[in-house]
Amino acid sequence: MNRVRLIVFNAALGILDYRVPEGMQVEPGSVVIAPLGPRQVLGIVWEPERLEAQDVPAEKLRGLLEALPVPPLKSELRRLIEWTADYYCASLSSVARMALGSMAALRGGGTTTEYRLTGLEPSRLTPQRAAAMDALQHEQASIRELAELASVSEGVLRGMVGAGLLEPVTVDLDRPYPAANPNHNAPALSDDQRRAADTFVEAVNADAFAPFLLDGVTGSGKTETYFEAVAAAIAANKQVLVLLPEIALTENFLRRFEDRFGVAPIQWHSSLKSSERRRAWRAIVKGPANGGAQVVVGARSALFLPYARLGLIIVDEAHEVSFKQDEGVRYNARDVAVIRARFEKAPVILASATPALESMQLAEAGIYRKIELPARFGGAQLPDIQILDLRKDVPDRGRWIAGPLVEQMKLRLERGEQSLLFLNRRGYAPLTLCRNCGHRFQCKHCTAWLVEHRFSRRLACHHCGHEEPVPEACPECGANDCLVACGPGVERIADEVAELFPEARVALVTSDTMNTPEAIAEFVEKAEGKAIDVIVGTQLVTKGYHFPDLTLVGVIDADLGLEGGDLRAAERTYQQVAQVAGRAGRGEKPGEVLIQTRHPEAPVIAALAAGDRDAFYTAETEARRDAGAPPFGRWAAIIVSSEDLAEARDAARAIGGTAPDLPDMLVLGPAPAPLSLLRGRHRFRLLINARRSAELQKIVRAWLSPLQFPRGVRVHVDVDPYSFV
DNA sequence: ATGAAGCGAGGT
DNA sequence: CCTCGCTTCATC
Repeated sequence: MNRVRLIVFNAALGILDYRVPEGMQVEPGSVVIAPLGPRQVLGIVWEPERLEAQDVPAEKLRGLLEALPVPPLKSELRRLIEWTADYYCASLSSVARMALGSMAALRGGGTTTEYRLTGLEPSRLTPQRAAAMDALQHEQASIRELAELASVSEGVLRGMVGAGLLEPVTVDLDRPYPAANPNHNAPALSDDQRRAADTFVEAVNADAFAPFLLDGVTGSGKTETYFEAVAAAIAANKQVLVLLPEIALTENFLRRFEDRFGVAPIQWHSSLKSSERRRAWRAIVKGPANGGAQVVVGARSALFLPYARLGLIIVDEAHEVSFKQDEGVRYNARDVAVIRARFEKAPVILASATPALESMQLAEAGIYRKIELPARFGGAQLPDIQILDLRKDVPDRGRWIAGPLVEQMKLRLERGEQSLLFLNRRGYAPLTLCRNCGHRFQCKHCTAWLVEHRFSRRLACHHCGHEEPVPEACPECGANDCLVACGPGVERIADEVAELFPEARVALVTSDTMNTPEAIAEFVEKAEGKAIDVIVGTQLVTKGYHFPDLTLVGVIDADLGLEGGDLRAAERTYQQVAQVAGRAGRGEKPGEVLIQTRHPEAPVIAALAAGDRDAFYTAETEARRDAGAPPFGRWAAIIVSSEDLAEARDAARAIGGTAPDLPDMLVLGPAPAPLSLLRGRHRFRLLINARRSAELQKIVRAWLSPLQFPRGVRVHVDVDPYSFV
């Protein structure tokens, strides 16, 4: 039979059959190019018995155009793709797409030209040339990168090539990465760490699925511990995937990795340059036994890559909500990582200081093996946590830092120690209005206020990215100088600190100011060198760094997270505050944490104040059980959107009208989504709360598949949603 | 998804 | 009799 079944990369079509032309070799997993109407599409050959397809007679099949020169996707990955599509109600092609890099990566081959110094002495030495000769001693890179390194223009370097000072070198685009050495710099571990590390190493060598929850407070040395498992995998020629929640965090991780293994790991994230992406992908496919990738550090998208031989997965900061993808295929990388480990017959380590309740529950049930790292490595003391009741200690009008916190900050400044103020809100003020007419600045495309950013002097929507300059006059009533900022953002807190302590050196740490690795590195260097007195930041500061002289953490508004109506709001607040509190007193000096709140009696806040983690988990477990929330019940959301309000509403009503009536499932809505307008699309939402016994995905698929919608209507299913907007 | 084909309205 | 804009249709 020369007939094959393909997953074609076209969401609307999905599965099509083709004929394999004479002389072409394909097998399940092969990546091919197929004709589709007048165009060419990418496709992956699949086992025909595993996919439903229309029965097209053999003589009507068109021939495949090309089999691409890459190894076929392994059956372990094919099963993962099927599982993910099935579980998250997504199309196979949209999931399969995540396994492939770029078209360039699939084709491979080719070279580029880099340049290096020849060692010749220049006959004419200009200042620019001298600078370049100096800066580029042992460098070899493209003209553009060398120009960057030497801080000279590309023209200078081209002149040097002409004068024979720089010579071109032909470089293989897919050249291998330098090898990591598992024994490069093995650290001394504490007894607890040693025990945990031995368990992980044993699991790596066992070639069997083994899920672990590595539970240890900030500073307990989780990274050093799982690095031993990484070392074991490298030594055994197996690949390791380390998932990190945000690219902003990788800088610190890369440094620690290089200290331990002598080379940087391979990175995979959305802002890779196309040449880097292509080189990384080809190394991953090749596998360590053939000089390919050993360790890949990446954001969630690294999870679906076609590793040649995956032997260990680590999910660091596994509680982070950013592991949940909220557009396209709405999957949770933390959960899919465990499934991938199961298919690959490999261990997976979920590491966190504040594990998600779902993970805790699985550990309690004995499904995950829990490894605890109790003590703070290096002997630093846990910080003392105090509650600051904002109803009693009311800050002055237009101020947000209460008196006792100001006092403590003053004390740190006198002692030459550092303070950190945490507020998870970017910008200057969350709402701007006109004092004269009351006009509020709202996003044109979303149901959201525009957030003033004084840094860039713009009003920005944090949902769609829309920006406009701050106007001179009110667009509604035309009055001048009438705009008032309502509420605080980090920029405003930084201003307040500058007013309170004019002599203090303040650093503002948000994704707006720390948007390049260089900016982060500069900040870390300054903070470590005591060139900063007060750090003001969003959740970006809650992890990753440790500054020995940081002895005070102030949480500006602990209630912020509790107001959203998100079912995990309490957990998230707990995690964020616990994480930021962990920043205090990591060196020799003990730390102190002040939490500003208007609800000191809320269970989360009380648990934080008491430093009683178990009390929090117990209270939260009961609350979730009562609500039928995960892990005791399941949620799913159906989001209907269209540029046309009536069309979206009608479609949502049609879905609501055919909702199945089942004893173990409750359907709420449709109702306008909290963000009822997002990026110019009107949105309606249905929520499903089901018992664990219900076959949720199967029911939803059977419910939605017979329904037809107008062209402009999009219907998304979000299984196990995190965001309810 | 996305190009091709079909079709009525309006213009030359 | 042609062009424009819109809907419908097929893609293995």
